[in-house]
Amino acid sequence: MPSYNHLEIEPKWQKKWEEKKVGKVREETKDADDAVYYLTMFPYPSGAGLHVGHVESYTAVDILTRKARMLGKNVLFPMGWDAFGLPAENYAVKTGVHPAETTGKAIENFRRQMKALGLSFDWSREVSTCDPSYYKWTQWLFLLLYKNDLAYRAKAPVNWCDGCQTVLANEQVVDGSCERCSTVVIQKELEQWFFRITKYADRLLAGIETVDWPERIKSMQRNWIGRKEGVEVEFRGLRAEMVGEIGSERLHEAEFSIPVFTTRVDTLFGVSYVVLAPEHPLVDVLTTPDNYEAVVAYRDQARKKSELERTQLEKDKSGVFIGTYAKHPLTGEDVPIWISDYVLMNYGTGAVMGVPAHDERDFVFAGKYGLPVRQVIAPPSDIFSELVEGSDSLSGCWTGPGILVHSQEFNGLTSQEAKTMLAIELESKGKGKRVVNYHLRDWLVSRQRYWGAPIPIIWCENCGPQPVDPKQLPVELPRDVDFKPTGRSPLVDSATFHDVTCPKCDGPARRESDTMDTFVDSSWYYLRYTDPNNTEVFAEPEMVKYWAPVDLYVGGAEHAVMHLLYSRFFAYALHDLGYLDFEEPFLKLRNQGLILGPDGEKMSKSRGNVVNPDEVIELYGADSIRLYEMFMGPLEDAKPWSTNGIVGVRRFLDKVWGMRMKFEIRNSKSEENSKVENIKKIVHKTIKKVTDDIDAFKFNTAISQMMICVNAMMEFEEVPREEYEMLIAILAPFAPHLAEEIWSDLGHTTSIFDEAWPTYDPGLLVDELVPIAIQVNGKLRATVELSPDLPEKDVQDRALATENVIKFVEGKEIVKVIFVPGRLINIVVK
RNA sequence: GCUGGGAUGGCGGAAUUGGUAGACGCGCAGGACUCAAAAUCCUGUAUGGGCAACCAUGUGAGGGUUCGAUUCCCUCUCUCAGCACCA
Repeated sequence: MPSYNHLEIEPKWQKKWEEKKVGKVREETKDADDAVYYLTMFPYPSGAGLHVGHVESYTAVDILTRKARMLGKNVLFPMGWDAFGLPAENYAVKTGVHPAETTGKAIENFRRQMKALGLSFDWSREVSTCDPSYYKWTQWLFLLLYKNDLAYRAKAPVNWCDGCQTVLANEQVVDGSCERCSTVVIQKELEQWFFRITKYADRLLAGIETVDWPERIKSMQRNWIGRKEGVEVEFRGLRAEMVGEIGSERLHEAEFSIPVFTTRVDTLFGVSYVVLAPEHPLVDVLTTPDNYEAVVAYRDQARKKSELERTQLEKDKSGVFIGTYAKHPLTGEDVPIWISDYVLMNYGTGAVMGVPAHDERDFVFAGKYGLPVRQVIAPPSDIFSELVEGSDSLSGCWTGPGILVHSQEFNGLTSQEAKTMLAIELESKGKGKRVVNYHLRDWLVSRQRYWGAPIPIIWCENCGPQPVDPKQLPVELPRDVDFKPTGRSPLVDSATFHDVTCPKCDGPARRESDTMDTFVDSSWYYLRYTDPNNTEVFAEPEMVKYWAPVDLYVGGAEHAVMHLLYSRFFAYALHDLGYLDFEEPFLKLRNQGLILGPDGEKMSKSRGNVVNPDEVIELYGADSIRLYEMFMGPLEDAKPWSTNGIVGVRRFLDKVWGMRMKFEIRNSKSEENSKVENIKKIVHKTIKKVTDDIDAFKFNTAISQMMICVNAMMEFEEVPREEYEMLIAILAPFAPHLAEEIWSDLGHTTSIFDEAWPTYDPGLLVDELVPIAIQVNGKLRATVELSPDLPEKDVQDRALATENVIKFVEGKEIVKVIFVPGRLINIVVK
């Protein structure tokens, strides 16, 4: 079997495609129905080059794109670079090489690799987030949000990574550690820039139901937004306050109120204490002199603990009584106030009510400090009554719903009913209100780093923060900076950048030296692709309208709650501000699964199991790696790389190539020739299956069908040219180089991608004879070839005349016969 | 703990609305070609039994519904991913 020379033909066609600009869209199209926007997540151009995982998603979308083009669609399939980010900057700190240089080289390498894979991107629309012509609009968008009160500056407890020397968004903290460098994240109280994403929490939640996304991602977003309905209950009390001049102090009773958030207001009568987070501002006010020392000591100790330490000590609860009591809002009973680090300042109100009988943590806490355990919910079944018998028993707590007991007039209600009744009661007495809480926090976007888009704000000593005049954008990153690690951004030390005058009063001012989170850059890049070279607006509205929203978006699942949520927020905000006529930016989303190393483990340098696409292309060719990655299994599954596997698809490509040489291909004049008829049938079946499977993202079975088709064609000595060409056409999106080469070898002077996608003849899909399964009592006993529309009676007769069936039916009574036309007949006997 | 996925030969994986389990590829075994090897081609390949026709068993485990279950229902085990002292 002759083998084609991929080293020769692949670069040849890549060059021709580049000259012809095959990826370029037809701008002139007026009919928006023809416009399709397919997008893959743009990569961070790392020094390591393209990963085989990139190859998988890019190839999948390239196949869809090339097929859509053959169907006459005007497809936008762009590529660009998420080029700002920490690795390049860290490298600069280590070596002094400027991030722009490192990034530029990496981009060149990525582009080379993508071209070597035969990916048909529209290179005329390439964007790079670190390019001033791009980040000018990132800054413009920041100012737009700022003007509309969606970007704000605030002091808040934030996540700080000592390794990266910057704050991080909540979404970038993974298991208490930095997403990038795994340093344990600590909490700091800092003033930072935020985007008001929480304003959109409910709409972002509702919008999830309208998009065609994997359930996994949708549920991750729902969880991340974490909407919870509950009641904010007020625990009020009086505290002693010293007033008057020194020497003549007298006690004065001042009222205080502690709002606590609970989703279990039905357990309100079981409250035996209230706990504040150690950082809670009321702690200063409410701690009595006797307890002051213990409280301060506890607080200091809590502050030193990292988030990780606080969560690791899960079972061990600790706390300190602060000396003051609050009144229970309904019973008026005195409730002691404690502090404990199991209560988090940044969720809810930073205070909780302690109900030991019906909450695991409260139960442990109460057990440790001898606080009363009052049962107020009876489990719905008697089975559990033992568990909580005797409210002073420490044997366990019941956290499920049940019937209220020891709850005054609310006794006998179900938890569900009680939640409503108690909320109404509290609201009418002005001691509580129904509220909705979210896990989602506002998006912290400022970073104390160099290699990012500068935040376009100027700090004036007199006027405070002033937005940069949009006409002055972009605020360019200075290039002449020193990367020696000083613990602060090099931007602070760049006088030309840092020292400016106030746009309002012309007084001395300094430029904001923080840069934006790189997720801001990537939250709107899909819009820029629609009009990438515009210098007047981020994209011409007509262009956005023509292409956006994105019809299909493919990328890794690791962005589920970062990029994908931020982008949605941007789209909603831009929609409300009148810039977009849609809210959801990505109508259909698909994830590619991880490609694991040959050892079944995640690819990593340290493990030494990384597969380099360049080497595979060199050895087997771009068409082979494309086809292999599509053949490995379902796109969204994690699957291990197998070098043997790629040999198999290369053999298949060689067969296709060989068919063109080995067989004398002629026009099929002899229609009556049954061999030709057989080939036609298999080819038309293949066209149908490949067409359907591509649309369903089932690339693996599409390829399998083409293999079946080729294996069948190999049985014949002659292959009709027409069917062979059809096969090449449907193979073309998968193996574009080989398809072009064969196409041209067949004498065509045009590209195969100028051909229309083949259509199949439905008449050729039906066979005169199909195998019919004959079952006796549901067990397969024989298979016969019969016409698919043979009536039941004839099939039954034929079945009962079959030797192996007779054996099982003989001497028994036929109770029933089940007949599935064209498939099987099942004879039920007794 | 909560949420969402998975579990099929030696391996990656196929199987319309429940309808012939294991397509396709890899690997392996035997054969052809070759001085030989590689490449290529042919044959076989779920497990157990049988020379074979064929029989029995078989889709994580156990139940159920059905003429028939990888597919639907219940219980459970393991596993992957995300979230989590979230009140």
